[in-house]
Amino acid sequence: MAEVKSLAQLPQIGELDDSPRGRVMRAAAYLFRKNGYASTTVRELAQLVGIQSGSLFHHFKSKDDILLGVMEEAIRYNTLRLEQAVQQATGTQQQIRALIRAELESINGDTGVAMAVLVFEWDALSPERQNYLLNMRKHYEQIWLNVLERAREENLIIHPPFIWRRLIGGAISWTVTWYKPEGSMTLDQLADTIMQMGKAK
Amino acid sequence: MAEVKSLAQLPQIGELDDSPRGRVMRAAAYLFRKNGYASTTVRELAQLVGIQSGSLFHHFKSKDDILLGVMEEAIRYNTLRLEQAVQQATGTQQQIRALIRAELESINGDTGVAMAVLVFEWDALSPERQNYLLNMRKHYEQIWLNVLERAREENLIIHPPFIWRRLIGGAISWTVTWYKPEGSMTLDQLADTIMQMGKAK
Amino acid sequence: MAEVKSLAQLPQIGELDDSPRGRVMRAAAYLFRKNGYASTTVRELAQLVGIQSGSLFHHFKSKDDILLGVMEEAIRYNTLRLEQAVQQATGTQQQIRALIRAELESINGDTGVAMAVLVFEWDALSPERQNYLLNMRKHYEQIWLNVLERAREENLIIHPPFIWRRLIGGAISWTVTWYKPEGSMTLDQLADTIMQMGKAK
Amino acid sequence: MAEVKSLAQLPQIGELDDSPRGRVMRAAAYLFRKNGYASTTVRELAQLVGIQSGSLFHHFKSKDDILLGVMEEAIRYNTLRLEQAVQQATGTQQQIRALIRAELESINGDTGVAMAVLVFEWDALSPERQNYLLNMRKHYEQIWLNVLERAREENLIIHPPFIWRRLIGGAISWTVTWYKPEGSMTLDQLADTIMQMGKAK
DNA sequence: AATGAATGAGCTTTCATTCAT
DNA sequence: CATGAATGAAAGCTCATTCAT
Repeated sequence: MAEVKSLAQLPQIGELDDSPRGRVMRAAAYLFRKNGYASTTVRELAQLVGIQSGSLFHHFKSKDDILLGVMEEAIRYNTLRLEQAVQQATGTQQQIRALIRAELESINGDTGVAMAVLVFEWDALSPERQNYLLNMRKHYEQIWLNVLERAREENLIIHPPFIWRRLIGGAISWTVTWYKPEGSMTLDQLADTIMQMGKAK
Repeated sequence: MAEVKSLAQLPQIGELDDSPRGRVMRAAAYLFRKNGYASTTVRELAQLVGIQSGSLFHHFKSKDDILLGVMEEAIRYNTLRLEQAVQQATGTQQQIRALIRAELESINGDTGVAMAVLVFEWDALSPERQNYLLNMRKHYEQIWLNVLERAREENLIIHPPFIWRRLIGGAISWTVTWYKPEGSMTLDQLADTIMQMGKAK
Repeated sequence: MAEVKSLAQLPQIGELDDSPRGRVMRAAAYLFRKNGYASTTVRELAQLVGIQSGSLFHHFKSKDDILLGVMEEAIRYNTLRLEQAVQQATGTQQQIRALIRAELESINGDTGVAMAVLVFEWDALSPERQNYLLNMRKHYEQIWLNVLERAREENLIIHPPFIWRRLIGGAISWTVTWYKPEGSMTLDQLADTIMQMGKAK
Repeated sequence: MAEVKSLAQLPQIGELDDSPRGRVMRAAAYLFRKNGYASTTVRELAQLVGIQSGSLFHHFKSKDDILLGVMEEAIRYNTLRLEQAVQQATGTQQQIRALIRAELESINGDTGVAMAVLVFEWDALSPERQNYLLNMRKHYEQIWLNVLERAREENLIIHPPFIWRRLIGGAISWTVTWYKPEGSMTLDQLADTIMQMGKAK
């Protein structure tokens, strides 16, 4: 990960606008991912945004709130993406393929940093906030499970949807640790490979 | 994860002995996993070990060194475990099964906390130390790849070993986020399920 | 002291009008008394007045100026009250009684909060401003001393006026810490008691 | 009040020893009195003590705790002083005189700064801590009231002890604002004057 | 006049590390 | 080896004040 010195080099996260809040979240996602939440200082963050550290607290009540904001946005936007994926695909098999592809995009595309923060900094949240996000994630997971239940009935998969989802989800999530978009494999090829692993034999 | 108040309640990590160093690493693995490396204070750690914070520095030069120690031990011990798994299994298929089972044990058994620290606190390490550990991990990964190359030749798997390993590895690693030993699924059943996903169809 | 949430619940201070300046001073007296000058934030103050914090600075150049304003008004108004007390009473004895009664009113009546601020937040003022107010207070004290000099000549009191004034003044000022208007003692009875203590025996 | 630059120039408070805690409290009493609790910074305090600001927190858990410590000590030591005053005087009249003299000493002598802090920074305490100290003060006031009850029975005073104590207490406390030991009046003379004001006529 | 975002200095507190005992 | 007081840099956060709108 190359050193980033200005906000302009950072990708948008989902559809975060260019408001101060949006800029802060963009920079925060990057830094929380690179150095960890606890090791990122508000001064560092402010500098990347291009404001004074005190000004951060006009937009967020606390550093904690910034973390929550990033995670919330990651879930919110990617839930939307998942819903669209299901809607635009026809047939259960195609829908599973679309979900895998969409989640790969979430993790390795523009929202990747934010998703990584969601996973790696989960324990930095207070239990109350974990609960709050857990409820948001339930909705996200339900989209998967709805499709997988159908796939199970159609014998497209042979394992219980819950287990299937956990294992395939793990394989997808883990790509964050090794997949390089500039490598020889496209996300589509990767999606196909994962798809095949998940299929009933 | 229930609150732990005394060292005695913490499992051994691999074969760490009961020396001061061993006790510190055991407590550190637990705390680094529960609260994160940056958020764990040396006072907290010392208290769990049952010594004064100043005394920690007789056994480790710095807090960083403790983290490195935990990670090193996790890799060292689990590399051993992996080697034994291969040796004790006969036939490529059985060896793959043994590797999966062994890695599930690493992640969800006694060394689980240390492995989680290895994954989740990776970025807390300096680049030099990351490199140092990366070399140790290479050896670990080579054990996998040796078996998988053979499996590829025997048409037991259809994907390139490298990709296969990444995806299956992800599914295995991810179990740390959801698998509960006290649930209805055993590690052996889980290993079988993963095995099946990885097989050529 | 019950929590006050709106300006309307606050008593007028002396004859402060309902101008923005007047409203700010009224709210400031209340907050400076309740939480101390240093611990009162301009935001808090602005909120109680019902404006934005930035707008305060259209009426007062600084937070310091607000404190000065409150204190000035407390002295100004109560000096007036003292003068009227002397004028309306006939005979030295009656005048002393009237002064005691008037000062009790200052401290426990509508201007009580402002007077308390004058006493308790004195050290929050810069030396220059302390000096400025000291000059105003001199005039106030002179009203007392003029009457007491006469009382001394008429043998109504036996101690030097300066000492007498300090001790009786202390007894009166101190009532701020314990006197409750809703209790069983009226300010008139209290004035009589103090009067008797001050009299020659 | 002349600028104080070194701890050595500050009087002992009661019998506070020369431990770090004692030194911190001595310096704190001085600064809290001179600039107010809220306006005194821990850096300032540490500098006067001659240690680093971080070191303060080895001896007190928070700035609040230092304030509480100072106040507690003021009450504790002066309660002792009051008890001794009563014990060493014979006859109700002499005991009252001794109490007045002792309290003047509390306020204008070595513990004067701490007593002033107790009065002027009372509102800086949390309600719980106010309550805690209020209980300590009750004991202190009871010493006064016990003697005054007897004085009332012996017709040495004509007002209810409670009111008498409040007024005389006010006169005594107020001396903090004007009495100068280097002036022409001794504390003994002052005690006599107050005594005479309190007597039945 | 009023707003409210932005400032930037300064606040209390934390904490890894040192070192005399 | 162990202690624990002391360090001092740095953390998150506050807040009086300014100023473009």
